[in-house]
Amino acid sequence: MCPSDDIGFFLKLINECIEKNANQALKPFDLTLSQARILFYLHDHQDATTSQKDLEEFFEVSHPTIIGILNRLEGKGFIHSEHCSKDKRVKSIFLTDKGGKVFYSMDHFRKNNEANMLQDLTDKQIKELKSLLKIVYKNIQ
Amino acid sequence: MCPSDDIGFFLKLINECIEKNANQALKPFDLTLSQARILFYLHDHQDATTSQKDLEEFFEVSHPTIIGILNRLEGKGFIHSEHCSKDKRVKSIFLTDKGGKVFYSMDHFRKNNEANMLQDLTDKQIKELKSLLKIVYKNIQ
DNA sequence: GCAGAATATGTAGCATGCTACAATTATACA
DNA sequence: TGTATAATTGTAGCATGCTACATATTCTGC
Repeated sequence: MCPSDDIGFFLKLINECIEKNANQALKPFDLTLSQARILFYLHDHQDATTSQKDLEEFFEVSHPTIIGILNRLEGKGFIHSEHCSKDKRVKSIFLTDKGGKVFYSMDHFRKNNEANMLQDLTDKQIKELKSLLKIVYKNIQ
Repeated sequence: MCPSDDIGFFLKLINECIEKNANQALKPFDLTLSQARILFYLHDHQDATTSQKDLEEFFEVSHPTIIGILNRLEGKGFIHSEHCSKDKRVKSIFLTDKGGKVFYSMDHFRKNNEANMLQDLTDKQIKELKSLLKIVYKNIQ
C-alpha cells in the first residue's frame, strides 16, 4: 500500500491537504473552510431563503453537522437565523452585514484557491479530471 | 458553486463517500477505515518494527491523531505496544494474533474496495487519473 | 377534527483530524 | 561532564463528521 497505488488513500491525502491550506489562509478571517463554504452558499443564494435542510442536502452532510457549523457561525455574528413564520419547524438562515463583508474580503481566496490547485493543468486535462472523478463518484454512490 | 465546478469540494464529497461506505463495510469487524489502514500497514511491514512516528509520517497526520487511533486499536486488542529497549522514547507497535486474524478476514474488502471504485474505467483512464491527481497534489503541497 | 406518520430541528456521545503545551529520553557540544 | 537542544510520546481542548434518540410542527387519512 503506497499513496499512488491506493487511490482512495491518495484522495484522502489530497483532501486533507486542501483543508489544511484553506484553514490556514482563512485564519485571518476567523473562519474554517467548512464555515466559509456555508457563507459562499448563502451569498450565492440570497434571492431565496435557506433552511438547514437546504444546506444538509447541498453539502451532503448530516443535520447535526450543519447545526454545529451554523451555531459557530452565528456565535461569531456571520449569520442570523429565525424561525419561519409559514412553517415553524423551519429555521431560515441569513448572512449578517458582517457575513456579507467577510465574503467580499475572501473573494480573492475563493477565486485563487482552485486556480492554484489546477496550475500546470491544461483546460483539456481539467475537463478530463472532472470527468474521471464523476465516474468514480457514480461508482461509489 | 456546484460540486462539478469546484473540484476541491467534489474531492471532499468523494472522500467522505468512500469513508462512509468503508466504515459501513468494516462494522462487522469492529473497525473503522482509519483503524483498518493501520492494520494493513502493520501487516505489510512485519519485517521491521513500527513506531508511532513511522505511522505519523506514512499517513501524514499529527501524532495526537495517531495516538487516538492506536489507543482504540489497543483497547480492542488488535495491536500491542511496548517501549523500545534501545531508545526508551520510542514505542514499538505490533499486530496481535487477533489483529493478524482480522487482517485476513478483511482481505477481500481491501482488494474489492478499490476495484469497485474504479469499475467502468480502463487501465489507461486509471493511469491518467493517478497522473492528474499527482499533479494536483504537487501543486498544493 | 384527531391520531399517526412525516418533516425539521435539537441533543448526546463518539471517531478522527488539528494546535498548543508538557514530559521524558537521547544527542551534541562547550 | 553537564547543559542545552532535539526527538518521541502524552494530554487538553477544539472543529467537523457520524448515529441514535428526542422534540416540535405539519400533513394525511379516516
